Amino acid sequence: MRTDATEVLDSAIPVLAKDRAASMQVIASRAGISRATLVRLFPTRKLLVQAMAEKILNDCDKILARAEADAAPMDQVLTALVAEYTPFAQLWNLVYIEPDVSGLPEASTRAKAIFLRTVKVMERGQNSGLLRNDMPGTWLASTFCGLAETAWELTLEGHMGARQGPDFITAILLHGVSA
Amino acid sequence: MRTDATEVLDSAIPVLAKDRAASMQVIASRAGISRATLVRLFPTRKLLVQAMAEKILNDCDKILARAEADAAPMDQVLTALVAEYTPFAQLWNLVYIEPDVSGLPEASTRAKAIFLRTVKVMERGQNSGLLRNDMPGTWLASTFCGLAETAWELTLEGHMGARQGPDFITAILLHGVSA
DNA sequence: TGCAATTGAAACATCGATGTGTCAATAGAG
DNA sequence: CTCTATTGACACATCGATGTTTCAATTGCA
Repeated sequence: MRTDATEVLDSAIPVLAKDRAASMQVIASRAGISRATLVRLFPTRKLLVQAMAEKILNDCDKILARAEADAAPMDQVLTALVAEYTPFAQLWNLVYIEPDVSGLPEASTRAKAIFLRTVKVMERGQNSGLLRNDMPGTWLASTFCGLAETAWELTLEGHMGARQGPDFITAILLHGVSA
Repeated sequence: MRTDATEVLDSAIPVLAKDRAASMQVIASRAGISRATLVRLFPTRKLLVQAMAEKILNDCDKILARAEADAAPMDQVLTALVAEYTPFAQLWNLVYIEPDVSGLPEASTRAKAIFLRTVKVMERGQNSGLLRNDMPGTWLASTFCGLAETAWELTLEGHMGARQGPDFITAILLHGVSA
């Protein structure tokens, strides 16, 4: 039963996102393996965290590239972006918090670039008349990322089904909580 | 120059909210005092964190009590609640993350109670017809708390003036990012 | 100025997490 | 079935953070 590094990584992401101080022991237990095996896969805690960051950054890159290339009307672009929001929620919960990541010039730079590209998408929405123009794109992008985090936490806590996340985000993002 | 514990607490909150693993050394430096002095004020790291939690919980208690007693129309109640959002943002950034807090039965219970009371306020808004009724109050309350966090982070990063936070939250909360 | 209180600096022991290594048990391919 | 590779359990040294103590320097009041 050879241990799959990718599976370990996937199970480690929510653990570390929730508690950045989680020990290798805890991470290993959640993954259902021993600390020794975990250390064999990722000899250093820093390597583990960096592998997580790289996976998440790659996911976000792909999703953003798709949104940027999408020539459809902005409301459809936004809906598609929201539908794959999960990596964004994990990105900011992990990359932004973890010194082993934000200390890495490469990861830090990529994270900033991803945020700036998200801002660009929002500004495209502003120019197309879909999104409000009375606040900077930065705020709108942060709102999107924040809502992604909120949906993710609601899902983790069991208040929300995994399938409901995207619709929740779209509804609140576009129309707020008003009746 | 006798050190003021309250000032130390105030400067420690953003530090610990951003990085729960921040050492006593770092916290002391940010407060402009030595580790020895910090330890004299808060003999244990746990005591420091608990003092922070208690301060924030007290702030939230007061604000919620005001909102609950307020007989004004719901839109005014909500605006008043949002105007004092900062403690809420700090609450979830700290209490939710920090084991020394969530491990404390008292703090954990109080945090849950505060969230439930926030849900109640949102449900009052739903019953009054101000807020949408197609999703549970839990989601609306989480949205509010999440937006508070977003505004707080935008402020910390310098993207938003401190005075703009409440208006931003109200605008997005009620109407979303649509034009 | 002189005294009491407070602070900062340093040394020290302790504790938990980490990284390294070893070895027996076991899964899986041949 | 046999052999090889992988895993889990354990022991060990190391490192950083913590909490404690001591002492000199500095502050602020009498």
